[in-house]
Amino acid sequence: MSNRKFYITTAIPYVNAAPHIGHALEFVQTDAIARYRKARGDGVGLVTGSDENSLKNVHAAEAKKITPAQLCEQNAEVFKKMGDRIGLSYTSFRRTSIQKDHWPGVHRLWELCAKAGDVYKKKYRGLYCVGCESFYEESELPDGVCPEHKTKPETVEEENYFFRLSKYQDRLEKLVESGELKILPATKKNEVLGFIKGGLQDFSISRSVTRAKGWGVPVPGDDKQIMYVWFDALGTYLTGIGYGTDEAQFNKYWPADVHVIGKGILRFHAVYWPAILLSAGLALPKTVFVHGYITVEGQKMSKSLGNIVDPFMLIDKYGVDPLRYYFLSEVPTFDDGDFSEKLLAEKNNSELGANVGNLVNRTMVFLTNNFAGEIPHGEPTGEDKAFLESQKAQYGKVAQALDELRLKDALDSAMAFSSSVNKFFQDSAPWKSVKEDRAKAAASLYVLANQVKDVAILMSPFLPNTSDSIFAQLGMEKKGWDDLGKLSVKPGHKIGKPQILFARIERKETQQKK
RNA sequence: AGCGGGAUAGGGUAGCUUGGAGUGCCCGCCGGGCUCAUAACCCGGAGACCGUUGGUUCAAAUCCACCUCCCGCUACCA
Repeated sequence: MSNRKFYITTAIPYVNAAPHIGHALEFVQTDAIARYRKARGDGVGLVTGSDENSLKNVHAAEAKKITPAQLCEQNAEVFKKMGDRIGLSYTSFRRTSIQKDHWPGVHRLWELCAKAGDVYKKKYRGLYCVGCESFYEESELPDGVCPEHKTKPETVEEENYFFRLSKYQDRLEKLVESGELKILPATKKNEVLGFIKGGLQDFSISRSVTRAKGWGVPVPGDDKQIMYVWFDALGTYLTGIGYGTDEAQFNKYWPADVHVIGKGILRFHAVYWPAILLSAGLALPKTVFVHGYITVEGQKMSKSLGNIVDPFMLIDKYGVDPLRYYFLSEVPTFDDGDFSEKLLAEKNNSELGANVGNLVNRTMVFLTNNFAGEIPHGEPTGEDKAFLESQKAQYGKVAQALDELRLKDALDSAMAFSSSVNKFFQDSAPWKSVKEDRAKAAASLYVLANQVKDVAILMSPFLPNTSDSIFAQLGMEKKGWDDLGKLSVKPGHKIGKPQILFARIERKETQQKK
């Protein structure tokens, strides 16, 4: 039906710490967009992966007495598992330390930039802490000593490759200003513009092999230098769809329609990355979607506070869809949000259970008990038709919000749709009419079953498991977006067995503290 | 310090461009109704000096100025 492609990416997390709910949030947001496009019939590519070429991994591996490759293998696996469990429908999981998949593409990218005359060698001079094995700015050093080791960094000089970012200042400014490279939300666009207007300086894109401890992607034609991790990490967006390994696939998907990122890495995506692509002569991504961070009970997640929330634990405890629902409906799409288990439970019970779960259940059970589990032959009344008509406005609302990536608004509209169906159930009162006017009850249930089917479609981007379960309960194949509003659940169709979609979460007394 | 964003009922948001009764949404809370359904659904209600102060105006959440408080960015650090 559609020949359109849609290519979306998550940022690729560092693998040197366990995934937390911030990563889970990003996966869920990305996935909701991807599933929506799929439901609309687009050919969707979703690339995620892991950023493995950092020095920290070398250190962590040393501490564990294993090789960096082994460490990355283990840690990447955890992120991949998180993606799988939370329902991230990725088409490629790109690990940056896997040579055959990733390196040919980034090598080509580098070479194209070099050919454009944008890569040059320059002496870099800075304050280097041997303990940290990294450079510091003067402003980062209280009393002139390394904050961690309390030693005075030495001045070290090293020759590195630099990227001529300054050359692209004007073009970048225009691209961002005009919205040709769209940055959402607008506040982030302003930040980027402010940064660009402040003047762009060239930045280093390589490290000495010694300093990188030999770990990372080597610079083509210079085995003394390793690529700066960001240069190769950003390259994931290209190599994930076959750049350097599968040209046909690459040409089908590139450019990216959306890069989903956290606010901490905005500059890399909205300034460095487009500049690199311009240099290499590649098309630019269309949109950079910037989400916020998650606080826990009002506090920043941090190791020292010990309040890092593990997404695996939440999934085990509450299930995938309630957690996805929390991320999409409670956390502002483009802003920071707070997480609390109490609120998760509340939303599960009062929104998911009471609205969607209850609607599906009461419809299914009613059909089972009164119509032997078969969609009845009923001719919709004038009121039924008016209701169906009035519901149509919601399809557009959900779609438009999703087209603009306003996920929370879209989900709210989908919930409002479900809510209206509940209201219709109440107003039609089939439990009365089934005794007095069976034809009327039949019509109501025929309408209700079809509306429940539409709920399943509308929820599919957000709550895929719920959506699947509703289709299973209806005893039918999954339907895409273009089935919305159609009475495709036909009279005579036999439905499946009713099932509880969202178990109530009872809060335990153990929460009490004195 | 500079630049940018924000302050709307117990929580979270929309409204602000193009002033017109505090208007809306998602929850929470209280009351009533109903009963097909996951003790749910429906209806109703309480709750806001729209951050402070001042100005423009017949009229300001909305425009202007000052102030207070929060947050982000200010380069090679998710």
